[in-house]
Amino acid sequence: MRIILSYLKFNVSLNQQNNQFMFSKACEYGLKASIFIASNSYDGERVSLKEIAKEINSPEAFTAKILQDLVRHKIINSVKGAYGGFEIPKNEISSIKLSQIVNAIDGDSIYRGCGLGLHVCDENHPCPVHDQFKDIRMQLKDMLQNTNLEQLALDIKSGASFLKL
Amino acid sequence: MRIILSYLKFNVSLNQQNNQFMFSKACEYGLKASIFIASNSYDGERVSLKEIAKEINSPEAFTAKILQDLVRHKIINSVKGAYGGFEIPKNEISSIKLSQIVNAIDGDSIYRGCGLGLHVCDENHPCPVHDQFKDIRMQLKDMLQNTNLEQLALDIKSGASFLKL
DNA sequence: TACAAATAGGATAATTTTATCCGAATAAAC
DNA sequence: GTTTATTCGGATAAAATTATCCTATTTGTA
Ligand code: FES
Ligand code: FES
Repeated sequence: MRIILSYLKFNVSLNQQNNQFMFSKACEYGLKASIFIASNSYDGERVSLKEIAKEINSPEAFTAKILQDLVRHKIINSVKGAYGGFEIPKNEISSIKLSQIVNAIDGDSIYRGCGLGLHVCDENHPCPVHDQFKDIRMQLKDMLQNTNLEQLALDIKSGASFLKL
Repeated sequence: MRIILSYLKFNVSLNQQNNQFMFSKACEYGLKASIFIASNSYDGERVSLKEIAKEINSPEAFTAKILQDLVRHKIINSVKGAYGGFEIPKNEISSIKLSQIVNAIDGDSIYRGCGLGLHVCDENHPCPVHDQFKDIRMQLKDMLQNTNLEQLALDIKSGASFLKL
């Protein structure tokens, strides 16, 4: 029996396998929600928490927290009460950058943090992978700072990209 | 009093601010430990858990788990008992890539995962940031697959790079 | 053989992230 | 004004990650 059981023990990893690519789940939901809100605000439509959670396939209550966070950071607007919901002023859609959303939810460690977790990333006291990481981090930073919600919202509207599955 | 307290409530974020750049803490420790082991194995020196944890400034018992994981993945060797410790066969140091370590600890989501957490990253069913992420992920992948422990270990030995602080 | 110095590994605790629940506040419609 | 639909926010729970403790096992040395 001991022998049989040992065969079943194939998952020898410490954790159950980091499933996160770059951002926290909260941040992923925040990004997707923002894109969905933008795509609707583009048509002058306000969307409710329920619609958002359904569209981006996220847990409703958790998504609510994240949206509140974005509202507090003045990235999106909320309207309480019947017929309320979330929206982004049409003329602001194209000026909201992904970096603002990431920053609000995950903070700025993605822009400034050391790839190996040293307390600070410093040219004069680099970690072993500093040079290799610097470029990638910079590219990521540029991308986030130069991608705005309008471009992404249009792709969703046209069916060129998707928010779930 | 209400008013004074409200001023103290400056941290309006959901979480206490994601401090992770790319990898889990476990993975960061694993990478740093591997580099340190390599730099010593280069001189034919075996290092103990205690020395490693001290050098990379990590919690000893947790580091032990991670090292066990790397041993099981045959990335490093361990020797039990007095004068035991961890080592990497000299001739293997230059062939061990960062990607092997990351893969053993964090899995392959960093290479294959969708930036917005869609179930799969798929050209035919892309998320809104698919095109933007693809390049960065590829660059990261190339870097991890092309960087070996020897290069990094030598920088540590020469004092050109650092493992803590 | 006994002892000392290590790693291995199971159990458990602490912390953080993710998720849920519920009542309060708000605003539109009737 | 009452009802209804909705966000807000506090409290709490669940799950995952990070961390600690303790015992067993292994191996070199006296
Ligand atoms: S010091 Fe580690 S990335 Fe710069
Ligand atoms: S589908 Fe999201 S990165 Fe490819």
